[in-house]
Amino acid sequence: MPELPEAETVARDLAAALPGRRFESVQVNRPRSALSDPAALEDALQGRLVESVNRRGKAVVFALSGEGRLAFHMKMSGRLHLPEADEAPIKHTHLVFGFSGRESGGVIEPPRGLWFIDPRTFGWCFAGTPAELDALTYFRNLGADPLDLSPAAFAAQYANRRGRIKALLLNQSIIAGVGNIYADESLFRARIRPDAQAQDIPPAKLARLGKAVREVLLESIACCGSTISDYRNAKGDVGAFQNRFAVYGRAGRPCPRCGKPLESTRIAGRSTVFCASCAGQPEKP
DNA sequence: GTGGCCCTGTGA
DNA sequence: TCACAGGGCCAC
Repeated sequence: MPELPEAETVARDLAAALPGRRFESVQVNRPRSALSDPAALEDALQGRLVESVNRRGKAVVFALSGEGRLAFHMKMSGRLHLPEADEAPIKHTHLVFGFSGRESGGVIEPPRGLWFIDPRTFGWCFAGTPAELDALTYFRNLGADPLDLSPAAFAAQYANRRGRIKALLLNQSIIAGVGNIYADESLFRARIRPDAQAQDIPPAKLARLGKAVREVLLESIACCGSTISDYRNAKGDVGAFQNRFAVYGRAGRPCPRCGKPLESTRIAGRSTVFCASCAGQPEKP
């Protein structure tokens, strides 16, 4: 489900609700949703204070007192949900965390829970030290954050690389956070065919792509992400950026720029929608 | 680099 | 019944 904007939205929700609270309990309904076994998970969390919650790539990472880390990857259908006190159970809730109350602005807030919900079960949770976290395959291979890169620095990451530009955008070891939706939307804005070979794209055009990626991600964050079906923020609300899609999920419908029908193809195993007319032909046929 | 594969749910 | 879905890993 989430790409960078959705993970960022959830991390911000959690960062408003959880710092200053202590872990009190962990209930593991589906052991395979955690990379560590239940006892180790509880050991790594018990009594620790939540210091901050941030995003790394598409993952949500908690910093805990005593140099602890807790990380989640939602993959296709995962959710992190802050339930109301009397909220009815939600199907596919694999992990249930309990946090202490906290004092905030002179007010005592009651304890809160956090649910990890994941119908397709591809997502994961991990607790451990910073070094153990960085050693995970996902974090070990994580590239730069696109929001931190200037268009020129972005272009430098892709210049002279072999392969189709969309497949490279999806490669998290180059730039971390762009997925199938935002790859297509960014390429459309930059007027680049998703099947163009990266090495054939002039630096100025790659820089335009860097600018487009940044704009699309920031606009989506401002909309609290995109909801196709599963995605919700931590409070359970849908995002709004799906209403602004120019190409994703719109194959065969008119291009919002030129009116010609949008085409679809498959790249890196993912459905890909683009406007052949606006993007022009590949730099080299 | 590309293609299965890990799963459940949904819609054609 | 089948194809497909915001991802990423590992074997060809």
